[in-house]
Amino acid sequence: MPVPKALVDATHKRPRGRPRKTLDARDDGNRRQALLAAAAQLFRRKGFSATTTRDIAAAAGMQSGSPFYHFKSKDALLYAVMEEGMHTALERQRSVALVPGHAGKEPALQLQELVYSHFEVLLGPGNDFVPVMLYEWRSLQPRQRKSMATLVATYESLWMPVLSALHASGQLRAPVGLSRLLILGALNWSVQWFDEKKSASVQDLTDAAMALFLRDC
Amino acid sequence: MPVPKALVDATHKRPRGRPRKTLDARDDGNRRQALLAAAAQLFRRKGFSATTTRDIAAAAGMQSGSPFYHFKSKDALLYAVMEEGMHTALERQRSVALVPGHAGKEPALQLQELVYSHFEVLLGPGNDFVPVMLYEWRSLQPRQRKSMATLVATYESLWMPVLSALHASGQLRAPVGLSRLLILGALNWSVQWFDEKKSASVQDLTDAAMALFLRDC
DNA sequence: CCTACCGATCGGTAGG
DNA sequence: CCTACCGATCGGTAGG
Repeated sequence: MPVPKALVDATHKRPRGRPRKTLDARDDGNRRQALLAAAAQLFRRKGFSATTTRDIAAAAGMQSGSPFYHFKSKDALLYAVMEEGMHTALERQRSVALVPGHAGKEPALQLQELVYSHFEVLLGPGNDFVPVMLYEWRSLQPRQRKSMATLVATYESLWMPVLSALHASGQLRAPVGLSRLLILGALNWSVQWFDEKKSASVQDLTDAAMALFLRDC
Repeated sequence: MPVPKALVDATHKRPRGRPRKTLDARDDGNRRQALLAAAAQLFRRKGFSATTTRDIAAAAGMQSGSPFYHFKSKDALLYAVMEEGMHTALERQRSVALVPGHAGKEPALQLQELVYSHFEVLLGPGNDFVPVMLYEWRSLQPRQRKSMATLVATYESLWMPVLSALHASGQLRAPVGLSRLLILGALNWSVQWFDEKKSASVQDLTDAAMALFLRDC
């Protein structure tokens, strides 16, 4: 698969100013973030293994060896992308699930908020980090995989009490554990087919999901 | 990621007999099928790009150049794996959906049969072909992708009349188009977490999915 | 289907 | 963060 030339801006010039003498560039985080964003986009489009560190460097306007100044290895870059994705997801989730009034709302409304923010994190513009996390597990080393699994378990744990309440009230008929797996699967798969240019919005998706999963809401 | 040594059976000896003089080995299809099975398993476990043609050759008991006697390229091997997966899926689907009495059954029962056979094709033992198809789209060339899309569209088209009937009867509340995408997503994601050694069976999954998606059945 | 091999590319590093 | 480079590996091929 050819690499789109547009990713490499040949006319780009790095800032000409000499680095401040007191500190080298390590502390500004600017270039590191550029590498992360480039890596997320490329890992998502081509997969981890098919993406070269040279692709990433070029997309961030660097030379081929420079990513290794910021990251110890290609693996470490992948892990950093996923970690950033999970931190975004956890923050967004907390912003809806841990606000004071939330636990008092109807369970169906709580689920709707979880579903909506999940779609947003998955499908929002520039959110390549979470899709990479979902679809590149294989490429992680065992230690990294365990570490990511912890973050994911934290994220998923907030769904359980909501689903249990819905099951108790009869609005959710399927077993709670399998429901969680099937529901999250339905949502996660949307990264394969969602097209922001087409008709359905994140709100449309949320409404459809709620109508599909719950008896009434 | 290290390649498990167990895949390469160092003590394996190819049959010593000289090839029949009238035809070379091209016609028996035996070695070709061994390559396909090995490729499916490795593509699934490590991904297309991280799998080398040498991995595949070794897993099939061949030397490194030999896969190219059977397949023009690594790409062609991937496509052949996916094609076999889709043919399996289409056959299985036809065996439940196109039998004489099927169209007369209740729509909920028709859906249940579709869901069950979908899970079977996805999760059955040795069925690495379909998961590779689902998760390696990126690695196909545009022409191959279009060709696969046709097969997938054929497969999915059988779901639409069933979902429409369920929508009309009120058993499925969400819009039919989005329902199809969300339902198939929920099923397809199961390849990420299903473990045949653990409790839930394909029948359990089918029951849970039906309870999750339909109002009553 | 094997042997022997090629050209290209890749992750990573030393030294500045 | 760049330059220059290395060792290893990879998809694929010629000739049998």
